[in-house]
Amino acid sequence: MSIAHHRRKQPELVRQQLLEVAARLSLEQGAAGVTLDAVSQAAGVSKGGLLHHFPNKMALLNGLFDDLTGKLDRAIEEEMRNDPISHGRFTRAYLSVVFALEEDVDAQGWQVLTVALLSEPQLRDRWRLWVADHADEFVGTDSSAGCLLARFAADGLWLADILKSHDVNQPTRQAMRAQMLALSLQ
Amino acid sequence: MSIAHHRRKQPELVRQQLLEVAARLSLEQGAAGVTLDAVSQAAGVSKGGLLHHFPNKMALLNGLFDDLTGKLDRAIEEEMRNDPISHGRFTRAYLSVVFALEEDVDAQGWQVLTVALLSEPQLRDRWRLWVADHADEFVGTDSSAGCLLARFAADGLWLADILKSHDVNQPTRQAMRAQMLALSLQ
DNA sequence: CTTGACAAACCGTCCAGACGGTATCTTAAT
DNA sequence: ATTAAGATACCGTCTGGACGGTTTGTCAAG
Repeated sequence: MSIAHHRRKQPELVRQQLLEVAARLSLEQGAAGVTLDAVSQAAGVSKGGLLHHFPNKMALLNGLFDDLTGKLDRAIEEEMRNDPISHGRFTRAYLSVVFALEEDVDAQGWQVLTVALLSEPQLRDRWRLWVADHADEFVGTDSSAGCLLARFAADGLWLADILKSHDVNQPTRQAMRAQMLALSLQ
Repeated sequence: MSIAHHRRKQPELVRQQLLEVAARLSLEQGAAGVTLDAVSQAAGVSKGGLLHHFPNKMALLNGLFDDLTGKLDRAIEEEMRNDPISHGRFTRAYLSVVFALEEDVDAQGWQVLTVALLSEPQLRDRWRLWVADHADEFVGTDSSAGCLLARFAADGLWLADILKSHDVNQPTRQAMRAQMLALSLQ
């Protein structure tokens, strides 16, 4: 007899909501804040409802991972399509995506993923697989020291954004970006 | 009337032991493995004893954080003493320490622990403070885009080592290090 | 009327921390 | 040099709550 029982059923929307809330919670309260109770309640769903969509907690985290890497892949692919130079193409796309994350409000999910990656061993493995797959795919064009360095710098910047540890002003940020671009070409 | 009651008191040693054990546990079992029960038991101390030294769990984690940043500060200071060039001196010391971490097998636990700590929001704030303090201290010499970029790249490399996501061979690693050094000078 | 999409109550486990006690150490007056 | 009087350093037990997960029930759509 509850409200939820009477509202129109929209499982896909609820699923998305759950993922979104899980991401937000882990950002605000750390990985420990992602409990089944908290996520379900914040998403306006019962715990049983959550467990209907994700049979256990790991499935929820995996869902988050899939969601986010999917978006990442699509964004990178999109960027690569507009790059005429083959050497370092993947690296430049990676850079673009990372820099775009700063402005994107949706980027909070990404930050969360990273933190979750660091703490959850299973997701660490999945991330390793993701990196290995892409390294293999672009071994001919993006495995120079310069490309690697550029991507590492992007990761560092990303980390700094997550931790809000550095306060980089815009001109400096653009200067760094130019340098990273140059690195991707050598 | 237990044996432990009769053994010689050595508070400082017990404190160190607790920190050491907490670090080891987080390495072996992840952040979730650091429970008061586990730490106290592995350190041969009762839970009450642990809570005498650290009044709550956060205090224990803070103790770990202090321990680690203390070591980090000393290592950086040491490196800076041997660098005659003022511009980018802090950055180069930072690079040296990060690269040293990778080669030092003992320090591996250090990395995982750091990650565990960073997943805790409160400690994230403390880390931010640490970074801000050092940025302030070396604002004259280490705030160029090149220095920042070099440090970000070091962070990225460090992250990759933790996640074991990239498999970088030694020549490439050295090539990157040389580039990062050059960045610290511009 | 079957099945998918939830709700709600409940269970076993684990964990942080409180609590009351005991043994050792320190200090300072004798 | 003793020793009484705290202060400090622990010990061992208990509890309340949180958390992951299960089970059972309910509604609604096809």
